[in-house]
Amino acid sequence: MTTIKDIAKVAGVSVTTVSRALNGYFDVNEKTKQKILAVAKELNYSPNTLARGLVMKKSKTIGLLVSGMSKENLKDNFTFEVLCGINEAASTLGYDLILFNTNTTKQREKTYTQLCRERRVDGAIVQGIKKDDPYLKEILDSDIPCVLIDIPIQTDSVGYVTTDNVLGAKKAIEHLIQLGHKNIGMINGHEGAYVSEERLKGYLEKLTEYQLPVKKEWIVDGAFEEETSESVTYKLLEENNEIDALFCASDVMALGALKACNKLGKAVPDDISIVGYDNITLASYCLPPLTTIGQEVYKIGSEAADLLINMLEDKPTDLCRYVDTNLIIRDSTTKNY
Amino acid sequence: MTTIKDIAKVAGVSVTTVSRALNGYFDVNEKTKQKILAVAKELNYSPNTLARGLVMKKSKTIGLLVSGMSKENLKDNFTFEVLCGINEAASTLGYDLILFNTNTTKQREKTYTQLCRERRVDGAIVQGIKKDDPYLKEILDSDIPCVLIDIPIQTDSVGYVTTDNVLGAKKAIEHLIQLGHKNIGMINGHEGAYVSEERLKGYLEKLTEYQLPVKKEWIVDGAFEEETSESVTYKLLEENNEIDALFCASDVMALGALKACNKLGKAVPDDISIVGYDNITLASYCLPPLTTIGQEVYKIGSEAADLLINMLEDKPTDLCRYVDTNLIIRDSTTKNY
DNA sequence: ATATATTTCCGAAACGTTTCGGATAAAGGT
DNA sequence: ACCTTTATCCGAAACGTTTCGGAAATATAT
Repeated sequence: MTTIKDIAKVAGVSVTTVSRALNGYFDVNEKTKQKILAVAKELNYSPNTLARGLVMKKSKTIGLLVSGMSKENLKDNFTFEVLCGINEAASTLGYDLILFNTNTTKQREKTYTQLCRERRVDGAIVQGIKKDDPYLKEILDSDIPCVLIDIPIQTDSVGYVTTDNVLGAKKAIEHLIQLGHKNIGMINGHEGAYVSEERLKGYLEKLTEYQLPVKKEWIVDGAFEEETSESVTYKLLEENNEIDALFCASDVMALGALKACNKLGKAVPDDISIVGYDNITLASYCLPPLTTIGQEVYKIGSEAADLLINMLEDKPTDLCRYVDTNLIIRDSTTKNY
Repeated sequence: MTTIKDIAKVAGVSVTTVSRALNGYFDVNEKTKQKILAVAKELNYSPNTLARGLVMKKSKTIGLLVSGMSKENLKDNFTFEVLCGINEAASTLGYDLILFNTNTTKQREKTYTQLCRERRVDGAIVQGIKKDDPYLKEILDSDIPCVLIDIPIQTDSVGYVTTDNVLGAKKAIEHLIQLGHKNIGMINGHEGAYVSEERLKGYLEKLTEYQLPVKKEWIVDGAFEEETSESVTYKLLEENNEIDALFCASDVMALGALKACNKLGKAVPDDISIVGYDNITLASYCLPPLTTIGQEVYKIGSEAADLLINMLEDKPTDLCRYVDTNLIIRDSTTKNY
């Protein structure tokens, strides 16, 4: 493995000069610079980022803390799509990604700060953790630059990127109301998720705006899981036959709701309209195709990386960013007279 | 940031002793060891892996070269599932993952060896590259330990994990033949993929075994894309009306084939049976649900990580591993009399 | 000619570890 | 009493960079 010293020896200069030449400083003569570059190429030199990181105290590396990488989360590719977005932005900006795992017990032995400091990452992007995750407190307490995904909390060193979930939910409900629905139930995720909190808020505000009935028993949690959603929906509709539309906080749960409707002999959308959230791939393939709120998930990822890197490089930037949502109308909703 | 020196000072010993205590050597007295551990904890010490990597010439890091992380590949979660498997195995074995990107032009400026050497990764796992990718040659030429996914090539320093694609294809064709199909066409992927080569081989061998017609014009490439598959299938079936079953080298392409059949007014499975490959999530949701060949994708990933780490730690292991496939019968295939 | 500025280079320290080779002291053997 | 082993510790070098402060050589101004 050739080093900067080898180059210095061959080129007949000092390591200082080699370093400065390679890094484009201007206090090295053009001719010697060319010579050094040539030698470096000839010796097939690659810089050692470990050594560099050691002295510069920067690693040009971003730590990724993702909790949705277990077998269970494979159905929706939200996690993956965010990852792709991060990856794309980070790599264009010259940063590498290092993947921390948060679900195996093995890794949980280490604290967030340990994870980051051991690898000397410059900053971190955190996705998929719940409100009560101990990591979250640590993130907010530490001064490691960090971007949260879908958790709208901000400190001096942590920002976030998310969508306007209140607005997204409102779009869904507005759509249902325009179709003439009046008795709208909601299948929410779980208490640990900020997005659940906000989508519920949008749901409530929009109903109130139109002075439609708001009933506590029409709102149930489906844990963001298809099976759970199916069973709670079954119970919900059995006990509240007057419900004519359902707003689900995720498409995966909407799929469960769909199954429940089938079992109950309720036709979607003729007997009951359903709108989901996320616009997962499945949404356009299931039967009927789901009306849903789409998010630019890839962009969430790339914005997160961009935001973090701006923070790292002290470029002025707002510490929070929002990406758009849009209503996608398919066949699971229809007019109700 | 507290270092080993700080600990040494506070504990009143040398850095050598601290290092050896922290790493569990036996030439340090139990009492001083406890003391050092206590001080380390109190000072909230985290080891600097950069420094360690520099002197040990090992980073406990695995490089990940993945090509399926662009916007286009989101439909099938094969890539992601492999990633999850790798992540799980690697993290239990104490390795971190660093993500290299191979599709942005930015990263393509660097060669495979540069990528690996700069970050001083101990080894690499490579996924989704084509037979003619220049990286592949480099991987085989270099002596960096590497595991290829779905590319059955082996050298002193590179192994692979894959499924028996010949066998998988045979299972599919056997199923169709047992159902009474005789005129079986194939929608393959593209020439750049080993899996295509092998699935074709399985298809041909099985047909030959039963002395069924093998026609070159019944075999077309769908580029592993839904749209391409739809158009080639359309053309194929229009020109060869006698075809009564289709073997698709991926579920995504099977979905395309499904659409083509719809447009042609051919009912699946009554007019024509279709079997896919991969068992993607969509396969069980589309209409009709797809009969397909399932792979334990998660396991492909975890085996890859396990294999690589065995190689890195000089544990004896076969350089190639196979994971199982199984036929999953759903509603896109039926008897043909 | 001298004084000053500019260009081009370099020595050495620093980053935080690990590890080789040996030192010291205590324990054991004869 | 002396020699040998064992347990415990440490100094210093090494890993491959970057960078501070300054030196030498050359150009420019007076």
